[in-house]
Amino acid sequence: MGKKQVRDPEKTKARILAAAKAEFARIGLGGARVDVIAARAKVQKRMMYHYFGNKEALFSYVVEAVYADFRNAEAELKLETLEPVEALTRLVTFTWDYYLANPELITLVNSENLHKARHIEKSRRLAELNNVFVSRMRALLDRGAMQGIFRDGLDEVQVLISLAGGGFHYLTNQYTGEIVYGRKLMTKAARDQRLAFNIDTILRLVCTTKHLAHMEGAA
Amino acid sequence: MGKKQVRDPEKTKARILAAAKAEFARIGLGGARVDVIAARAKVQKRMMYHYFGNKEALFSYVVEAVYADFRNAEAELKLETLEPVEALTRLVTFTWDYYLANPELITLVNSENLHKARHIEKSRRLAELNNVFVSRMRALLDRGAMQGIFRDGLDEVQVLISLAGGGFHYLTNQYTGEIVYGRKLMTKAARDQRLAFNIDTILRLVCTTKHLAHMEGAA
DNA sequence: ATCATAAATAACTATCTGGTTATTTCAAGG
DNA sequence: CCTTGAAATAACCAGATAGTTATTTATGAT
Repeated sequence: MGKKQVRDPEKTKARILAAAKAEFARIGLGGARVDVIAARAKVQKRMMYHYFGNKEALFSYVVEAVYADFRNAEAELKLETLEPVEALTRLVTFTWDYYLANPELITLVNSENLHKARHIEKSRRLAELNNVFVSRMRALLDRGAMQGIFRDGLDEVQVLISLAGGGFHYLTNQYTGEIVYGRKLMTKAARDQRLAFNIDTILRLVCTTKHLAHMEGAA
Repeated sequence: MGKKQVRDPEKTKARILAAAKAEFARIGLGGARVDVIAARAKVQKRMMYHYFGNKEALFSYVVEAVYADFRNAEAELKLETLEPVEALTRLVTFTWDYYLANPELITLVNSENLHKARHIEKSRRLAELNNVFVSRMRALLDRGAMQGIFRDGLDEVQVLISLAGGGFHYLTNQYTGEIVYGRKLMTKAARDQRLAFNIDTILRLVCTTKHLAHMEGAA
């Protein structure tokens, strides 16, 4: 009376990964249970060990995949084709929208940091993706500076951290944030307001005062 | 041959709390083990149940205490007595230094957010501390605006989130950050650089362009 | 001194948990 | 067909884990 055994290794692996991503994101590496992941994937627990080795290796796989997806999506933006201010606005907006659409990214990255990034530290694939990503921001800042729109001497890493942080921090701390600030933070209005604020913050940060005054005059 | 039993309930409670704070911060609520906390506190596990009830209640207690300590330290700053720009600089610096000196605050807040803040949501004590804290920023922004130094219409909550996030995000994501950005983030030089950048970011955010130009001219 | 009470200790348990062993079933190539 | 290796299933296990029960001991008030 049992279900007929149908073999589909790709689908089985994908189901395990999807379930693992959801569970690890929901409750962290330490809180997640292998049995729950297997049940959620509707797969025998043994298959997880068959395909991924153990719980931590599965976690590594999930984190790397989620991270790589993020950087790959970002690379599609083609910021080189836009004017500097427009490109930066677009990147802040993309980053924010991506976090909203992929909340697992945030809790998984947090979990990985709690574990001192030991699951991704050896990944060649991520090293390459990240290198490209930092270089793109360097190029964008140089281009803006050349046009006299952006300030000289900006550190691309600092800008990237602040750009990500403006969205990331708001979302990761949304629950304590609602208590601390006594305000709903995830309504449509609140989300839109935060994005606008983040864009404004980053532009004020990178643009020359001269260009800022010019933009204010035009508005 | 056993140690003579000496009674000191306050010290016992304090030892349990210190051990719990360290363990919960190190590995999260889900990853922490009651046995490890007891061993670390050099206390019978039974005493934890005696004084705190259960693991989650202990976690609640730890999070609330850590949070309250932070807000109380902040309240000592007496920002009202400083000029607006100086007050803001001081707050950014204080926040950064506090995070550096109390790294458990960061991982505990992250853990609490993973659990949707359910351990602190009913705390009257925190509600009051936070209310005061938000009001103080409102007053500071108003004072700066009155003097024509700060922009009008700034949302104090957005400013506070960005102010905290500039430091918090950098530190919480330091491990993945070092991989992503291919750079050491926690050397003395890197930490100083980040603080300076955060101060600059916040001032550019809140000051009028006129005042910014004036500051640049003076520098 | 002694008594009541809270503090501390020690040993225990039911359940959970990551991982394994043993076995069966499918499906593709010869 | 039929062989063979991978895919899937099922049952199991040793150690871990949160929480308890039962008992002893120090201390402060009487």
